[in-house]
Amino acid sequence: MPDRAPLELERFLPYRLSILSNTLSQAIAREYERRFGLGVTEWRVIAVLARYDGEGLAAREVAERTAMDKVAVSRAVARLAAAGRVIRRTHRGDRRRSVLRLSAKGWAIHDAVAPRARAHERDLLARLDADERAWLERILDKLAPTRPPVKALLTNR
Amino acid sequence: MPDRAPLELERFLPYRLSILSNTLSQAIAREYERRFGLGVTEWRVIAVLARYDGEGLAAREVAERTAMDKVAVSRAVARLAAAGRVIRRTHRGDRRRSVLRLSAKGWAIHDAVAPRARAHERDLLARLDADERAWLERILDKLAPTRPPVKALLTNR
DNA sequence: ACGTTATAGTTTCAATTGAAACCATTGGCA
DNA sequence: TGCCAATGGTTTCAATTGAAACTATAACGT
Repeated sequence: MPDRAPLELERFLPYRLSILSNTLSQAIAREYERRFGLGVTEWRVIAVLARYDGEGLAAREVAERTAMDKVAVSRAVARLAAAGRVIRRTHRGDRRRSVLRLSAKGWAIHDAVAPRARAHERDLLARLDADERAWLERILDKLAPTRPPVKALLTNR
Repeated sequence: MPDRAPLELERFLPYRLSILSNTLSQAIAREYERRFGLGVTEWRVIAVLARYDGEGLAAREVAERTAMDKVAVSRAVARLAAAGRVIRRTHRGDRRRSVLRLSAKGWAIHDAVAPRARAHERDLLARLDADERAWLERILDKLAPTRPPVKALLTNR
């Protein structure tokens, strides 16, 4: 006997999350898209480079921290480098690796975009009360465990 | 003074949701992708057609209920129709509109996929306790309000 | 009834993306 | 030392997607 109980898409968790997620991402993306011609992937690269500045990350590490694959990272970095937003050097000691850093331009973009992104997040969370925020945090941790925030940064440079 | 407090991507809500959402969607999608050569968009179309069967939906209505744009719907429907999975007629009284219905083949796919989708959802929710599930429900309602489930279905056919 | 505007859906063309192949370099090990 | 496998990253080619233009039909206002 076939399962004809129809799937109610709008109550289906993965679907709802997908809608929510796209809505949010797009809302923020539109801003930096328009102002800086920056795609989501590029913004993510900038964000992690800003976060781990000083070290100079390899593309592979950027990939890990952004949940993008290496091809996407390669392309994003290429665009960013072409625009003078990141500086790409070669790792000495391992000439396969790149060493990526934000340029002043890159930092400027970060400094302009980061607060807006945070503001968006704030606005979103403002729709929840304190309890709800706490539970959301907890639930997300269970559903999408955050990977440990990087160990051996010391081995790079 | 620039906002150099780095944006911690992995704690950033929109980012986390995006990761979570992609992980989930992909996990389910891989199954019907492999077994039926079905993309997410096509599956969504099938799901809403199944849900509102009997009425025969117009493409525009499918679009509304799947959060896809009309181009995406058009393409998904084209593929589905070509594969004999949906039947596309013309609305009498308004010959611009299409009237879409699942064929037997389409139903077969729905009946095979729907339970697996639900199982995935169950597995996911099983990682939460009852409290957490209730809060999640509530939080999602606040963040991504479900649109009212269709009024004037009577005007179609 | 007639012209204008709006709606439903499709098509086209360019940009984006994904998968696989590819190049360069390094690490392991016989 | 000299291979061979593994790693970091880029490129290529096809498939997917998005934006805008397009076709057909219907609705509206005069």
